[in-house]
Amino acid sequence: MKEITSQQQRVLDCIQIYLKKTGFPPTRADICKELGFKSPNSAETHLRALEKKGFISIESGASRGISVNNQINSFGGDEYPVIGLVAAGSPTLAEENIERTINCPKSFFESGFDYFLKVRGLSMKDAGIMEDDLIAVKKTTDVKNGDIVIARLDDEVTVKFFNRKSSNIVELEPANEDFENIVINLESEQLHIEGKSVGLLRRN
Amino acid sequence: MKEITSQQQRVLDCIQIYLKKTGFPPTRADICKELGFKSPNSAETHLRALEKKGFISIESGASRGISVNNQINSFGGDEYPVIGLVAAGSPTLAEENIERTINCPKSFFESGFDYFLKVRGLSMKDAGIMEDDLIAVKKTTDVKNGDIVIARLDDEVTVKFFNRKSSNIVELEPANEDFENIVINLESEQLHIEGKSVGLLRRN
DNA sequence: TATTATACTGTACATATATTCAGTATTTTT
DNA sequence: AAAAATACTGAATATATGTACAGTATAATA
Repeated sequence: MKEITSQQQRVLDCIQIYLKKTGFPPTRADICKELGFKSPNSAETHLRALEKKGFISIESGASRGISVNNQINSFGGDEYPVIGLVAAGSPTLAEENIERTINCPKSFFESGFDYFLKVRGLSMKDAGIMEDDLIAVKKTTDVKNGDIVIARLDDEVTVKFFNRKSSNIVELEPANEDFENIVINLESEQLHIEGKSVGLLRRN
Repeated sequence: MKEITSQQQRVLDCIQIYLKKTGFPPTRADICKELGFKSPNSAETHLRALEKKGFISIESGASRGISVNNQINSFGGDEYPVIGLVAAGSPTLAEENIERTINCPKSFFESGFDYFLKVRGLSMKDAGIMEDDLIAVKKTTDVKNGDIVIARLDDEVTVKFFNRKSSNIVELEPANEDFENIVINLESEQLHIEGKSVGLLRRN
């Protein structure tokens, strides 16, 4: 995005004010009227310059076919990574694991979160977590019984209910009759809690 | 604000989708192309009806001079209303039905949406829709078999799978063994499709 | 120094577009 | 039963609008 001149900024402002006021973009003549130009070509050349610099898009031939290119970051939200639930390896934020990002307000899920995890399989279906759902994951090891946790056993990552039976025994419980509880003895096996689910996003 | 017909709703949806996609309103010809009309006057009469009912404003003589009169502007703003699934009455955007609003990017759910519906009951639990989940609802009557629809029967609003069995028979199917299909004979009963689910939001 | 970008006025024109008029048909309201 | 609203097709037209062409002038760039 190149540098904008003061006159081009005036034209850009004019377009946005007109849009807000009327709900549709101005014509060349409208811009002239607003800014005191006496020829429609004055507006035309400014529009071409703004298009060339990437501030607006113009649909050729369409009347009022101006759109302002400001959607990126106009929301004030953040880009959150979507990570596939790979069978092997932890769901790190390494670039190769990021499928895409989603623009989303920071406070969208109450306690804040760090990334989206794309669900594979139906082991949590009775908890309303279906294949391809995106779980909002908050990175933490502070989990309570009944929390839905993202856990790593060796190199296998899984989403389950967390249930501490005793100081050494933890059970990871699926929400699906077809799957069985995973019982872990912390003395002999290593359990790594990646985080817990603080919400869910599904897009049809 | 008088009641909108299904065709008028299609035209209104078309305008909003076009606006979102291009940044400026459609011409009469654009609407015809989108909805399959063969005469620009088809669009014109629908626009006049929508204007008369207060859904849009039209600036006379101006090309693409259409603006949508949404207090709760589902495509311009970022605040989306959350509506409780009240047993009686349709989930309108009337102020008394709005529990709260959620700040959310416009394009968060692919095809755009109009409001969030808070789910009561577990009739769709096998589709991963649990109590208190928020369904992203897109107002439309254009639904296909297998779509999750928000339907109104008399004064009862329900969320179910849509399945048209024949020209007169529609089945609303729950996703839970404990619930039974609702079979509607359109000749004797009235079915109103409020919209369809385009996504889901859950906050723990 | 030549060239390009910026910043205009003014005229002209093809076409994009709104809008009216003439029909047809069905449904809803009065 | 009549009137009004809905839901279209199809043709015609005045005008709204984008856009090209011809100039003028200044500032920035190569």
